[in-house]
Amino acid sequence: MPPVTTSQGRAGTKGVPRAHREQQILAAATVEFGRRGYEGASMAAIAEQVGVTKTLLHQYFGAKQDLYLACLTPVGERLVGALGAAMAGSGSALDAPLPVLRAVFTALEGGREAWFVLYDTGLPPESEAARAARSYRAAIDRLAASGSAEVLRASGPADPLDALDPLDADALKYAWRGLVTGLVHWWIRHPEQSPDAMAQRCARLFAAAGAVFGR
Amino acid sequence: MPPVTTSQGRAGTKGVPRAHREQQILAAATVEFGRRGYEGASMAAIAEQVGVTKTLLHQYFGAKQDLYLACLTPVGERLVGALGAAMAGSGSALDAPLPVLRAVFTALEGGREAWFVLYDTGLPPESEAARAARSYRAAIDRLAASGSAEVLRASGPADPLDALDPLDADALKYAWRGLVTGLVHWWIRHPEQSPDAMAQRCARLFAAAGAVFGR
DNA sequence: GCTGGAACTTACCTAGCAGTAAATTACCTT
DNA sequence: AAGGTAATTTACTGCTAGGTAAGTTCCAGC
Repeated sequence: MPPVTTSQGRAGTKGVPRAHREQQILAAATVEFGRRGYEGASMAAIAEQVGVTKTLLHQYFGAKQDLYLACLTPVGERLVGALGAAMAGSGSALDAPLPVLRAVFTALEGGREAWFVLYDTGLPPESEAARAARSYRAAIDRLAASGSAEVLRASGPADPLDALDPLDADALKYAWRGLVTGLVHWWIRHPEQSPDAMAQRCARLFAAAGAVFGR
Repeated sequence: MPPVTTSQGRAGTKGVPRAHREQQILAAATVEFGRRGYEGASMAAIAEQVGVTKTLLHQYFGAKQDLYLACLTPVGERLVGALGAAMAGSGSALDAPLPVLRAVFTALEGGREAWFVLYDTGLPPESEAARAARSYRAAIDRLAASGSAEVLRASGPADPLDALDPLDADALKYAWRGLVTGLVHWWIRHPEQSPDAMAQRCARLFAAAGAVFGR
């Protein structure tokens, strides 16, 4: 009987069908890219994680940039879809923050590091991967921008003589994105936390923040 | 009269004293390391920015890690000092957030990318630079942890039957750090904004956040 | 039992980058 | 003028990591 685990160094097939192998590679690559960034990640390290040679990655996905793009696309699609739905489902932007966070956590479950794949800045700016990442980020940013603007308008100056600084909404967008990034960071270091537990935790934190800032 | 700007390719001195050149190099390196991360930054690129050869960087600072450490140290010292003072100057942690942000902005003015030098994760973990970065981050984390805990305790559950989740404070720490990082990101893209303007902007944003979450 | 294709590796090439030794230029001092 | 020293480059080495060509093993179907 041939061993299920084929001997290591040998050249032939290991009986893993291509589609399955590709999924393994994508999972490992997403983790590695998310942790070390595009430049810091190495093809050989990803391959070793899967138990395979880097040549196979190239044969299945092409160049490093192409592999990155293959990691990026599913997260981008999932996140854009989930965030759009979360925003649409919230009547006012004032109620959006928590549903948005819940959407992020559920979309990211099963590949949390993917968040950093989407927001990595280390790619060659002219690559297809960089263009795709920019595109996804832009889509998310449009949602965040409208939400930020609405929040500032609604909770804006009691005295209408104080005009809104138009840059405030943009800055709020960045602050919010940073906040989410920080929470995802924490979440990665606590793998046992479910998306739901995270959402509840965020609700508690926001309540505390409201008590502090709303005085 | 010898030309002030010495011809490019020539080998001899250009009349720039070492101390001054070192400052130029540190400034350029901080920007490059902050933008591209440790792995993404290249000695040659930094040198070119200064108008000098990479050999000179090695002669003045040693290896790449040493140059990184030389960039890291001043920011680390400044930030730890400024944040400690800001926390000590605030009576309660509930009043600390804005003074802390102001301290960050003023400490970072003149080298905003340095924030990302401190929080870059791409260094070889056993290097002296990584150890120093961890140490500075730990010092800042201790301040942030005590502040986070105090905030949650003060604004905590009205019903004392609901015990505080001890992980909440840790998560809040990460969220706060991410928020600051996001604001620094925005600040870098708006170089004309003074630290003071940033602090005022943050005050407005926090007020809006309080109005949203404090309902 | 042979053949074809799918899965996988070995061996190699190449570019870019960290790092170094030695030479070169300019200035200052005596 | 001569010599020393500070500032700087040229030219090199070695390694690592992306990428490729060609080969090897295994299985399925005739």
